[in-house]
Amino acid sequence: MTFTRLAPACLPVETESLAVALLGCVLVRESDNGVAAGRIVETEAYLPGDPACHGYRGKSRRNATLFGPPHRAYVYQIYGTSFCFNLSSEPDGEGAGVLVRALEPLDGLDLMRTRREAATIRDLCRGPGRLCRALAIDRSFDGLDPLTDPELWLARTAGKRARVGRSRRIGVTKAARRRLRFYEAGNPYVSGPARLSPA
DNA sequence: AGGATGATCGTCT
DNA sequence: GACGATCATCCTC
Repeated sequence: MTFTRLAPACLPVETESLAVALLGCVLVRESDNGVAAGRIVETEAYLPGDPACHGYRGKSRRNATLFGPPHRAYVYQIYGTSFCFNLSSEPDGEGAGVLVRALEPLDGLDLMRTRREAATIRDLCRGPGRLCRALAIDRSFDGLDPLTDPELWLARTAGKRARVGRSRRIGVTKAARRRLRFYEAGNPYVSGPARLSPA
């Protein structure tokens, strides 16, 4: 299976637009063990001035990537056990980003399955921590540029354009009512509610 | 130096 | 649906 890199400067900088634009794009992971790739089917926006955003309380060691240029990988560890993969958004100086919550596995399913132990196909990349494990993404990937990086990069949309559903974000305690989660409606690889709900 | 917190996951009922 | 594991990070003393 071959994938074509996203063209430079084709992604929006504004956070919510980026969260929608990423749906359908392919995340490709190349390593010595082989290739693993999946179609992005679920994202969440974390906006400037948003209490749920890691950038809300200013720049720190962990979140510095959010405050750099847009479209860099922001990877952090949560609950001691899982990593979450994000793309920074907004111009240099603003601390915002988009969380990738689920992939539809496309390539390297055996490799993903090895990394994920007992997971079923459906659960390989269904959830932000699971997809990081399936693609072997950890904190050492923080700050890389997925438009040029050889190990972790973004490819053009696979298949038809997504019908986009929208809902509240999952798992957040602050600003819980804001509807900033976006997903491909009806796709069984989405990690939460996947019905088409009014935007 | 110590305590609270958390954008999760797997397991259990 | 509920619960506990587990630890980097940040905040306060």
